[in-house]
Amino acid sequence: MANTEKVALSIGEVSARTGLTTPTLRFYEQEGLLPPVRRNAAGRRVFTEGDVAWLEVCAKLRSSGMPLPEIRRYADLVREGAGNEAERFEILRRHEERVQQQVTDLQEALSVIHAKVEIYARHLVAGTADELWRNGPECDRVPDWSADSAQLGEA
Amino acid sequence: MANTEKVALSIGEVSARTGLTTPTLRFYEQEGLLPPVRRNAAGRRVFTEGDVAWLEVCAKLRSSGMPLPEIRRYADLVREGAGNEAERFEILRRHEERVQQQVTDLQEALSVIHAKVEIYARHLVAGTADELWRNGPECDRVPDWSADSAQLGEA
DNA sequence: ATTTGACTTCAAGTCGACTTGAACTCCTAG
DNA sequence: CTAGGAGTTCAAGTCGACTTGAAGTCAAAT
Repeated sequence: MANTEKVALSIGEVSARTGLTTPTLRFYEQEGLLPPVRRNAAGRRVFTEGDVAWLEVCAKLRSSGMPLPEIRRYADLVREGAGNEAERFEILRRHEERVQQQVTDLQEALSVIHAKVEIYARHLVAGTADELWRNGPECDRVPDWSADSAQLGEA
Repeated sequence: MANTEKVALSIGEVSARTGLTTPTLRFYEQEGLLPPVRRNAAGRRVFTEGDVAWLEVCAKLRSSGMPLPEIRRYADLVREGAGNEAERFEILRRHEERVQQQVTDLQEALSVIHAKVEIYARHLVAGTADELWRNGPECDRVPDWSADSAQLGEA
């Protein structure tokens, strides 16, 4: 109803606004993330503000790792209209959980990495004359085998 | 020197302990993340505790998205020994930054997703009789074209 | 003595999400 | 009137990181 739906956008403009490339936009349409997009007389795609808004949602879902088939399913449900909210909720909730887990895992990795960064940073300001550094940081040594002759039980 | 380096582990045991599959372990060796692993008389790989520790570092770097070539470079530097700490630092610091950015992005996506989850949750407890729900959540509507005839400037 | 299970190598296949290429159509500007 | 730029389709290619398959070796258990 609002004038906003009357604004006609070319694929290039949508690309500029969403950050998705034009091939990606066509690909998303083909994959059913978007319903078949309107065409003008010349057969070119005509997008609306509503499309852009929806594409931004899709982009967020994708960038947080939701697989295309799952986004397609969600899009289908939304398009179907009222009555399937439980499944939509389920999809989003599951994804939220996964992303939360992902954040947690990354933060754990981050703390390991940060610890190493700190160690190197301290070493570098201390300079090469650092006495506690003879063989590099305790934390981090690619094993090499010069002084080891253990065998695996000959099995 | 410690006894810990004398413990001999089979590829299966290392797999169990690191969570990396045996093909992945061979692949990592081949890719130079690990120096060529010792073999016993039968030609089988013999890993040490030190290998496991290093593999755990690699696994953290990988799971946080560091590409194999970069991990290989880092491994090479560590193996090379003292004198290249500045580059090691650089690699880790850059990666830390990327991961930090990734976390930030995920958290932003998370807030969008969580908002939607909340909307659906509220709708579902309110039940179908919800009056403000005629056409689904404002936030989230796959545009369909039934009532729109805007054209792209015939270009 | 043979079967089992864990290991070996090497090559080839898989996966998802795009990206790229080739060939074509339009419209506008010079 | 032709050159450019943006669009179109369809098919094929790319990427990284593994995974899988085929074929073989070896040592212990039945």
